Amino acid sequence: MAEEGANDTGRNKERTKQRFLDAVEQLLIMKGVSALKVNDIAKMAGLDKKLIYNYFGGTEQLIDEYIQSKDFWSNVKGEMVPEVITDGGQAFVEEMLLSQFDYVAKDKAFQKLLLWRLTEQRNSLQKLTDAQEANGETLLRGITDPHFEDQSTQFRAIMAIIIGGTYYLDLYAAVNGSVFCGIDLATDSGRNEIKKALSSLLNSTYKGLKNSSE
Amino acid sequence: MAEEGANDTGRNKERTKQRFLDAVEQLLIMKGVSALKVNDIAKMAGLDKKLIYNYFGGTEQLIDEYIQSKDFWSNVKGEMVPEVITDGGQAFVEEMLLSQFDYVAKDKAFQKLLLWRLTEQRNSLQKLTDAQEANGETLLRGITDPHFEDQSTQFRAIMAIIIGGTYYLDLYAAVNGSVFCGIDLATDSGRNEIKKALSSLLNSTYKGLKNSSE
DNA sequence: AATACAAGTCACCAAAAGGTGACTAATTTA
DNA sequence: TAAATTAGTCACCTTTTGGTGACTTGTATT
Repeated sequence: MAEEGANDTGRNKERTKQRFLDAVEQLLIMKGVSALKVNDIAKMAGLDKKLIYNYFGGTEQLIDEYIQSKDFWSNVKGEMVPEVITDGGQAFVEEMLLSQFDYVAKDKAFQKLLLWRLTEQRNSLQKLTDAQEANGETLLRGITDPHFEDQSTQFRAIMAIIIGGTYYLDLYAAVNGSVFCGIDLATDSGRNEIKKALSSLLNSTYKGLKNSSE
Repeated sequence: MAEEGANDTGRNKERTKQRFLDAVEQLLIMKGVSALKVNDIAKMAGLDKKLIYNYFGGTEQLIDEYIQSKDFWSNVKGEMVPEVITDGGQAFVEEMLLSQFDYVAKDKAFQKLLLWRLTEQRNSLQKLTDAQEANGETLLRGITDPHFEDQSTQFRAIMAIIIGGTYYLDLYAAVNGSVFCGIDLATDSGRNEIKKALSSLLNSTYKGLKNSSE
């Protein structure tokens, strides 16, 4: 058996597989989904494409394995959900929205996956979606549903719009001139306006919905 | 010169060009951007691909011409802006948001263009974006900026989130299992929740922002 | 009807892309 | 260290895709 650890010379199946996965990510980030072809992936990895067939079965399976390797929502998974919540989760949700807005802006690979999900029906992507939905469901059911009671569905609808909005703006900013509704999403001041707006929307939602049910 | 009008037999350059443009739309709707290849377009149009080169110069130009042929925002262009506005445009903006939410859900080609814009840098798409932005700017400057005064930027940021949100949800609904934040975007009741949420967000924005500046 | 020209077809080429059999070379195991 | 195994290379084939020259057919003009 070969020595484990930080050997980066010689022959090594696992390291090679990882290089293909890395190459997929690089290509995805740099050129988008349409650039994920066997020849290009192999070239990017600096290896022979035959190995893609040997190790993964083909490009599709390699891509699926790449997608599955990205467990984006595990790090949010109620990791820092506070012990006691007295505000119906408002502070927590706000923190989540704001950090998500910044996170998506930075993670190019995540952006591409978000976009990919809107473009193509693919099992491994659907799994990501389902995991995200299940994760969100836990938070909603545990924290905000009890708070908003009979208005909980309305709160979810509002969250859907706001979360979708942050995704869209981050995706939009990554490609276009990045001015949307006159807000320049490439600048700090523009992004701060969006953050203020996120907080403001959330705040008035917590005020408004609660008022009408009390 | 050949007779003009509803002849759909015989040889006719303009009609043939139109058939290619229609074929592009069909393929775009049915299979997405990645399916727009010369051979496939020609097959879909039932014509020889040579004509694409003859009439348009190539696939890229044909695609550009298709994109330019879709003048999506001309129909919204303040066509039904009311004469007198006493509510800071709230009713008008609400109507716009709700009808846009439904419109995008129905127009598959529009969805693909929205998505395309997020995927690829392309001049003809950028033109669409610029036109949309210019159109929006007119409305914002003419109607809501005067109303919100020093809060007008904050209002724009909120609109960016809400509009982006409706786009995202419509795009999401078109592909995935269509449940987002527990809201099923494929059902009337789910979509109605979103609409209620849109109205509610807009309403509390008009209340909230105005209060803090008065 | 003869001519001229534009519309449309077809066969063909070249490059890119996917895919594999047969080899070589390193590494492990006996 | 010899045998067996596995990692990795290379040449080659097939299919798909983009692109065009040379042709035929229809249409309008005279």
